[in-house]
Amino acid sequence: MRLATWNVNSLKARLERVEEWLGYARPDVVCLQETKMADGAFPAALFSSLGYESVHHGNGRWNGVAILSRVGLEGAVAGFADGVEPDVDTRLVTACCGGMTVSSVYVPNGRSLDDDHYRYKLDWLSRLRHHLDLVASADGPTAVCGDFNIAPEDRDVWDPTAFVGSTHVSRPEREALAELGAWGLVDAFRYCYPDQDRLYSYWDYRSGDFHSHRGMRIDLLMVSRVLAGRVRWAVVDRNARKGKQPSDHAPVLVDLDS
DNA sequence: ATGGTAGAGCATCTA
Repeated sequence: MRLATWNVNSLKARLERVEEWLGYARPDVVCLQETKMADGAFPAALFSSLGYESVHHGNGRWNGVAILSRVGLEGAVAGFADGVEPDVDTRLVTACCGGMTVSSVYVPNGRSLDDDHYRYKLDWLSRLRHHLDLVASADGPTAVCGDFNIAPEDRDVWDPTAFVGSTHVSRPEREALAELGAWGLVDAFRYCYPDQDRLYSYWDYRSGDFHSHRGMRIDLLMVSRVLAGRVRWAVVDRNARKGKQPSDHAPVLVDLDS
């Protein structure tokens, strides 16, 4: 079972590359973020022709998440399952794929520590944990994959001193991520590479950050213990960050024993 | 001190 996550930064701009990538990476389940697309524009028929069932949750302007699966896809839930308010921000979609409960998440960026959006980020993460209580079991096969906009540790950013006082590394958001760990989720990529550093998934478009390897590891596959026990291999597909019109994020893939 | 780039869409907003 090959599970993947990729923030594509506009599915319309990236469609050819996504199609090419599906062809060589051959993932079974894919979580996409930042499709920046309305549901009506989502190319479900194209993905179907490539063998993937899909669900998309998007508002057309910003954000937008999707799940593709070639091992079945049912019981899709757009947004939070608590039903408190509609998820107009379209940052979360959940479905059952190949016996797993899979969520594609695009965690709010936070912008800066003194911005209202940062409080929103922390609240959103808290709400995500409640969502998991409603749709999934920590003891079952659960995967929450996406752009968390959090670097779990200092070694997950290219230069910790450059991030002092910034979002993505602050203690409260790392604690919110740790709460998901306490719920029962394991960072599958780090589980696979406990001792290797300089493994990033995102590089800013600006200032040649990719070529200087000034990156961050913020795209995570958080999996329940039963799935972590099946992790065989993981990789960041840096080739997908190269060449013509790349996303600013690379896909991250994890292989599970079936 | 601020910009650097990319994608939305047409003035900025978001990242």
